[in-house]
Amino acid sequence: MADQGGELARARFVEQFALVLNESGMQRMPARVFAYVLASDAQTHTAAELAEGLQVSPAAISGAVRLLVDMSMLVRDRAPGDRVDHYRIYSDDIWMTVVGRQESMYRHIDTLLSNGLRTLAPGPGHRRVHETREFYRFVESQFDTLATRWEAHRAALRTSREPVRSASGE
Amino acid sequence: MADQGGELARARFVEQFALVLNESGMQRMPARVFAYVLASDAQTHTAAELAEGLQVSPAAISGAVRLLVDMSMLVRDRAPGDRVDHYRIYSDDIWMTVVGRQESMYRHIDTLLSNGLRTLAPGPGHRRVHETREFYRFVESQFDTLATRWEAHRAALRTSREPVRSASGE
DNA sequence: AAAGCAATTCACAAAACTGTGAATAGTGTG
DNA sequence: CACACTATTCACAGTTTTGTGAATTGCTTT
Repeated sequence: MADQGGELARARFVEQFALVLNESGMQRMPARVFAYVLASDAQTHTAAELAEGLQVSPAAISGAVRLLVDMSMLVRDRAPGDRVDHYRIYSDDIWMTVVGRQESMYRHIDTLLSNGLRTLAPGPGHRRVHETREFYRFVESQFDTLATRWEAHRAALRTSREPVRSASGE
Repeated sequence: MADQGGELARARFVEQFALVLNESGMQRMPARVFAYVLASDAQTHTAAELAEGLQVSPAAISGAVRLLVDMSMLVRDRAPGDRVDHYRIYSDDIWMTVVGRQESMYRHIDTLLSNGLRTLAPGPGHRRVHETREFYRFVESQFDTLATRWEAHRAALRTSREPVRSASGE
């Protein structure tokens, strides 16, 4: 039972990283699917491949990919004349996409806190919630900065890491 | 019985915000307890008060506060000659404390990704995981900046807010 | 040292979550 | 137009989580 190319190690890594994502609020199965797609060498995966690779039923994949597509982490596409869907990482810079996604969540939290503040009588509690809102707003305001700096950082990494690449399709 | 001073509204807010914290990875009961302490006017709370306020058993409070104390979000203290523990928000700048807490998590993720990279054969998967690690590292490196800026922002808010209302009571 | 409380622990029941298998719907092909 | 095959939905079962009630522990006071 030779582990050709360390696929076993890869599987282990996928589970570990999925756990991290899980603890950050992502549901278990979507986390596993995403980690799998991220760490795999293939550029696209069919549902059947994912089910096989993760040893779960197609039903589980169906739900997971729907969520991931909804949250813009994966894209589903199907070449004309093909019968199966293919999934791949949504963006070349997926993590920035993820950060971008947080914004709607922050908006939600902001309104929740704002509504709370309106109903809370003045006092220490009100003061703490107010400061909480300020903090969330501040963090959100830093996302732009983060994006800019990451872009630069990333570009720097790319040029220093590179020149291994030929012309045609990736 | 009238809802004196909107305590009902406060309770509702507590539940909503607890849900937010919950979705960010905090367990349900600790999230409720923390939200309650945050939004309450009292500076300290006994376990009995928390149990009463949240309508749960003392046993549930015991577990929740232990976790919150462990994660440095609440402090437990007991005045000499007092028989009960009193809990209060750990820091005046609690959210920065929370951010600080993330660092150990990031260290863990970093080693996990690094170990993964060592076992992964070169290829697209390796490349993506590598970039993932770079991203996590980058975000972590931004925490310092965040802390500094927040400090300034907060100070500014304080001074601009202070002269508005100063007197007693309200 | 015994009583009185608060805090904690533990076994257990209720509730929530997760993934499966089977049925259903949808789509392209011969 | 019917077939072949993929994707999705749904009821259900296994598992995990969560909070309770009943002890148990530990401290303080008398």
